[in-house]
Amino acid sequence: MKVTAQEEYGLRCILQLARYHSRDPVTGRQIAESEGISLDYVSKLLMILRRAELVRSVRGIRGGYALAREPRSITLGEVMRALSSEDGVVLTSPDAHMCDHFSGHLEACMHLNACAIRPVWTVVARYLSGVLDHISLMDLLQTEHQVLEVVEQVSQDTMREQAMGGTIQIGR
Amino acid sequence: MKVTAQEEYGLRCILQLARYHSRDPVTGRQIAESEGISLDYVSKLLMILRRAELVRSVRGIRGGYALAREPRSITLGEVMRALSSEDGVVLTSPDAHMCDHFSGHLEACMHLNACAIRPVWTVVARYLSGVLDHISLMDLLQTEHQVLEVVEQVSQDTMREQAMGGTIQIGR
DNA sequence: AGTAAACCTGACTTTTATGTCAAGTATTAA
DNA sequence: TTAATACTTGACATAAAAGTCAGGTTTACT
Repeated sequence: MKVTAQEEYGLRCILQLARYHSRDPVTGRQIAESEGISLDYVSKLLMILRRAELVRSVRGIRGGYALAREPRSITLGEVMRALSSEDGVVLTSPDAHMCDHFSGHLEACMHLNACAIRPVWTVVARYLSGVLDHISLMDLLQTEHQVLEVVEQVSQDTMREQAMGGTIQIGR
Repeated sequence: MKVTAQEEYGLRCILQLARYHSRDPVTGRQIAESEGISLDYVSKLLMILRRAELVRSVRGIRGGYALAREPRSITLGEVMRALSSEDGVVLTSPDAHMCDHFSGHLEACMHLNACAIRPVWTVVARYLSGVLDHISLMDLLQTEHQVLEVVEQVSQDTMREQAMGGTIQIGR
């Protein structure tokens, strides 16, 4: 249960775009150099994000990549979901249960075991979605300390919201 | 960012042992049949758990596998960590940062980007550890509904604890 | 038009995770 | 002691993820 390479590097790439938003498009080469990964890999990752309509690209000389929307309106949750190959067991919506993914050779998780595990991931996934969907790319453009404060705030708001079982307007 | 097959199936195997704890050791064959996976795979998974000293094995004709400790004293966190191949970026302690794992071809995460992401996983990992370390195998031997209640309770206690920055005795 | 910069794309290679196989060792019971 | 059961182990085969390559298309500038 860990963050995949695609998620990590893809997130870094789109963060570069967020950083230089409202200027000229950023070239793949620039991103590759500042992140220390190959241009080809950057292309692949940004293609995934482009198909998810989070990034737009401009071809030709003077071209490059840019965010499709404002950094404030793109959430970390959206980005992570776009970069996750399949519907993850943890990352996605609480409706997607792991029983759908890992059923062994049996028909379904009829035995109690699998169903005992399910609620654990249900709660964890709900928390994760709650947190990641309330952190925008803009939030991540600050110092490490400031980001930490935002995330902790969001984390607590998320828990409070879920404890009450309702939808609360998160203010910060 | 999802639960791996090894984590999922390994957890199921050890849960079978928890279910039949204080009886005769459970054979690999029994587990394989009830979980719908091959005996060889069960052997491999239980070997991992045995080396982590969570499971003990008895060889010979009346042999099988059993928990090394009481179901109450083995936490989900321990099990997941044992089944995670490496030190995961999310699952492990908050000290392990993803910068150690994904640094591209650069020396370290000198650029602001990576360090902007770090606190997100720090908070998530802290939450996850808090939750998983307070759920025992015994907790998972109940009905789905009961497990859900336990997990939600633990989740909220964990958040409260972390919001206060201290260590609270979790009571239930 | 020509050229250079830059994105596009699918196929390919490499690495890692998954799962299987086979040969072995230990234990019990007849 | 022999046979049957069951765990042990490392090597192997397969599948998925990660990352690279090569050839293509688009655009701006001269």
